[in-house]
Amino acid sequence: MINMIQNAKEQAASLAMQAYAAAVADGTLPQAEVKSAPVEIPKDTANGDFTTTFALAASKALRQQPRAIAQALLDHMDLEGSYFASAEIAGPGFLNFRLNDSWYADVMDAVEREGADYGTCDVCKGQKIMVEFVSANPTGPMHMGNARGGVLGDTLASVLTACGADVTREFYVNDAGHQIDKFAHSIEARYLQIIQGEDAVPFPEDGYQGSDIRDLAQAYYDQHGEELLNAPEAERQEKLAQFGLSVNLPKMKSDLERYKIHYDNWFYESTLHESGYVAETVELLTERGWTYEKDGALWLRTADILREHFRKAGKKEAGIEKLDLKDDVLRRANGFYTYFAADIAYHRNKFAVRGFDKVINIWGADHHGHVARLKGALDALGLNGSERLDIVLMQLVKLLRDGEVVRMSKRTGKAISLSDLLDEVSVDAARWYFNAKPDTQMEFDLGLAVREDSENPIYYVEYAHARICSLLRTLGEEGVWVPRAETVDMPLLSGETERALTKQIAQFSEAIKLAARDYDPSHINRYLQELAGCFHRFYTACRIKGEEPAVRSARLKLADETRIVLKNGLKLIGVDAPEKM
RNA sequence: GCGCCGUUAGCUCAGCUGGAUAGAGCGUCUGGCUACGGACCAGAAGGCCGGGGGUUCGAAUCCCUCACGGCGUACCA
Repeated sequence: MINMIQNAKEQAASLAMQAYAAAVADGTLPQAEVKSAPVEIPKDTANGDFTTTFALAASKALRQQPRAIAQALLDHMDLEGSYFASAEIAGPGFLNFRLNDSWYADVMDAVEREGADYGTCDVCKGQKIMVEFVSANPTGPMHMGNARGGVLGDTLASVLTACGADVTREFYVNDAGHQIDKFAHSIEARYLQIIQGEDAVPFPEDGYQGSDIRDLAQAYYDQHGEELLNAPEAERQEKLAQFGLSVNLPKMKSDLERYKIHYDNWFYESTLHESGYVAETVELLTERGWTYEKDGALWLRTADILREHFRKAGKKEAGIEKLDLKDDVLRRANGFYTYFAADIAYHRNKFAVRGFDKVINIWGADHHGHVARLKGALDALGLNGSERLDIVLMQLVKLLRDGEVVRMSKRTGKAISLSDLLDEVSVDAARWYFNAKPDTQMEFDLGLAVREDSENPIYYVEYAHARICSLLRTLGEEGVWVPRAETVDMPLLSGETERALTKQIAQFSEAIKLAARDYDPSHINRYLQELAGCFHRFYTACRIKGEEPAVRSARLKLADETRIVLKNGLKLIGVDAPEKM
């Protein structure tokens, strides 16, 4: 929970504000509306460890030159007892602060005290959040989009947990509706073809062509023979579909477990239909006046809902007209509910029944047309979907091998599935690579991911961890152990690389918060790469073994704390922290 | 047509919601251990931040517009 970056920023801001108040008191600066002093970390440490742009930002309100304001602040500032050794004016009017040893000592203390919990915070404390991700169609194998979504959802859930949220990971199983019928018809055709011959039974035009469907039919035939040949069509299809799901779902679970993804809950769409919850939800929309009947179907007035939404958001009327908004069918003329109706019911369940404060869905970008409609429908139900439902759209993955686009698996001749991927690259490499910013189209190079050299950033990070573990082993054999933080003499760690490393260690919590704020867990990858870089530079510049005891202890402590943070960070993204490589 | 996402170094990408000379990694070139793991480190070259306008002390970042790429616009899911 200790965040030394935040502590220093708050202190710098408060020093600046106090100095401003003092300058106003003695008439050096005029009184004006100044809410707070913005504090940033300069890119170049030559400009200090922290800086405030107070003078630049307040220049207009105070009607004075930024540098003059900065000078007045400096004249009225007392650094005694603070984390800062010095403050100075630079550039157009920045006020730059430099940290002293007490801050570095407090960082070291925080890591020691918090250990495996170091980096966590409570910005999401008290929030009950669901992350729903992958939710792949159970009619076939999972694909590359699922591979990316799996990592994003799982890591985002970890990140939110680290921010104090009560997080549930959920997989929505689409075991009802049209695609299940298609699934049933497809297996049925293959099953009958086994018995009656390929030519005797036509395969449905829109059926699933994959060999996995043939395998399912064959497996059923092997176990149960021809028993369904003369069964009523409906019963035959029902049994074959259930059989298919009973094979596919455990396979999905085991593939995901292999990928180090574990769900708290698997939610079946069929339960929403069976319990009448879909019908009830549609009825509720009707009661609220959001539906009408046309051509035998029941429609949701999506266009009106969204028009209202955009008006509230301040969009211009002409702009709304151009959107060409359309209504959606909830119940078809044949009496069946659409996927959309079930989805509304499902999300109503998340909020109204299970009481989540926030729901995050990870979706492929090809579903983006669905986002506004679903949120709008929840708004129409009075559930405030606009604000409580967040949808992370991830762009699609282009698979490469050594720079060449690959579409098919060499082994199966089919689109490469998640399990094909994991046969080819390590789980850690896949997790590392797919943990990328969701909204950019990404390229995943199979050749690169398996290379064990410097082109592969995962090794850079893991190597840092292994190096430290090796160091601890070597020194342990000599009877040298990691000291307590309070015994470390901080001035011994005042070299450039030691301080850079300590500052990077202090940044961990900030990286987690950014990842949570942006719904972009790739902040953790970049953080770890930078941390590993800081460590490698420190390690090259500073010897540990063989140095005099006080120096050796201080440096060993710093190395060990780096190890802890690397381990915590890698755990967050589901990658191993190896002790040897 | 309309809408969503994107465009930053040769390649893959950052850029902390407007700050100082736009940064990493890889690739290229040049250097560095008789010592704790050289899967490392140091240095160099490489950029009208897609184009053009605007907002202000200050723009890769915010607004408008155009171009290019991806995706969507179902009584599919």
